[in-house]
Amino acid sequence: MDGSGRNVEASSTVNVEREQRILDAATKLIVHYGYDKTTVSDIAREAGVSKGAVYLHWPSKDDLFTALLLREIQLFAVEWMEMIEQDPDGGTLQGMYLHSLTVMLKRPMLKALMTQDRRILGDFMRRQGRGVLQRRNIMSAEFIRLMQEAGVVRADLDADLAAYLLACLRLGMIYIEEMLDDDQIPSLERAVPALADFIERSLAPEGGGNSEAGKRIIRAMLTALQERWAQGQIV
Amino acid sequence: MDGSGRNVEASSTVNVEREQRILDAATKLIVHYGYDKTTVSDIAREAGVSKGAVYLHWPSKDDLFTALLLREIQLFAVEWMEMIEQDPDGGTLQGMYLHSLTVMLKRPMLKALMTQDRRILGDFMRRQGRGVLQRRNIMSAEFIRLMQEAGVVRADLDADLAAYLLACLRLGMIYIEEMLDDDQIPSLERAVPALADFIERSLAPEGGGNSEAGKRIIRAMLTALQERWAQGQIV
DNA sequence: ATATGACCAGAATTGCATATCCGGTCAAAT
DNA sequence: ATTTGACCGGATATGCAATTCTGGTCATAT
Repeated sequence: MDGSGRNVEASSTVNVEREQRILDAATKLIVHYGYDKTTVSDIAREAGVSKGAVYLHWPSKDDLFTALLLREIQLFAVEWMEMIEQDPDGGTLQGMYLHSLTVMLKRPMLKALMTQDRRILGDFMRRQGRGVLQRRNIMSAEFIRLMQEAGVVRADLDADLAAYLLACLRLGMIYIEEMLDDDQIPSLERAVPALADFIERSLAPEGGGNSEAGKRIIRAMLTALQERWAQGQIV
Repeated sequence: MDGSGRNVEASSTVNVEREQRILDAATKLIVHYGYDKTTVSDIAREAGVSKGAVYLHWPSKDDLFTALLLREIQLFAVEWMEMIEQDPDGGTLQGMYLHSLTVMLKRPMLKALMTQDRRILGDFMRRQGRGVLQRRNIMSAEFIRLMQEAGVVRADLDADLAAYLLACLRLGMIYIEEMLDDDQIPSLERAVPALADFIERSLAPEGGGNSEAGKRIIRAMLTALQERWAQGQIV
């Protein structure tokens, strides 16, 4: 539970590989059965290692899960950035928002994190209420204000309300998945262009928003985040 | 369970009044404790009548609850219509949408119905899955198409996607209430004008949409609905 | 003609003893 | 130097009888 990694032999390649394999196994099982009902033995078996081996990497099940969530967030950041960089309009508000949705909706654990899904997060949520699980809103009001200064979002908007709107929309898109049958929900491929149009019309400045400026801010933001992560900071 | 009201003496004023009092009591208790944990005796006591009296109005607890939900929906329709009529822009898409949200967000039972809240709907949901609880989306794709023909919604939009967007936003606004602390959520008074602007810019035609035409459609729709209700049809 | 609440039977809950499970450890095996 | 899995104790699940609760009824009171 003390932030410092206590894994003595994490240097060799085989161990890094094994660590990832264990996290993969844990993610798969926890998404399916939930944290409480997934046992450390289950995870070890799924990863093809012994239970003891798991405890060579993390001092407790909770620490394993924390690491798993952190990795999930880091992977999100990487994939998000990649999509943004590859898309000329990736730095516009509609671009960055929809790319983040695309990445998130494909990752069940991120969805669970976003909705604070008790089925999946289980008792971990009650215990670690503050910590990894604290409200994470990548597109906060603060973020919107930065984007306004950079000419990515209309300057006359109330940043709090724009952030609120985007947060509601994102949350609704997750919840509607489990409320309606699949055939009643438009595919992401179909929905994304329409949503982009909606967001652009309502939140972007005349002319569509400065994509390059947007990319620059996100690059800086993620670099700073990765810095913090490299220093072992979990926040 | 057969749609016909079996309440033999529902004609006299005192009984109509008592019926409403019982429904009020039931709504209050069920919103607070959930359907399963609210007993018929509780409801009777809260309404100041005997248990037997409750069964003079409805043949079973489930029927009482069905009546309660139907009344909730009818009240929604009335209040929604009133707000629309009083607002010159009430017939625009942003007007009708936000008025519906305003009415809904103030009524806990409607929110529960909208989110299929198991805490409140309890076992009734599993038993009556089809029935009153079937997906009700007042602003369906069908509805949006009508509004397009009437010049309330931009004609070049994909109606399915516009309806999807509005449904997600509405759902997100309900869920975000229980996810964030109250002080992090903008008040409706503050949010409504901004949301109206968002919706107008993205979904309304140039010039803001034909409010009168919109009102006419909703009037017709609700009149037809009330007709059906008067005939005892629950759908 | 209405309204009541004691009453009924089945369902749900409680209490509790027993059995199982699971996070975490560490002596032994590799 | 690594890795394993048998083992430990507290937590959780299970089985089951006794008890309480609750939806629904109806003889009686008003």
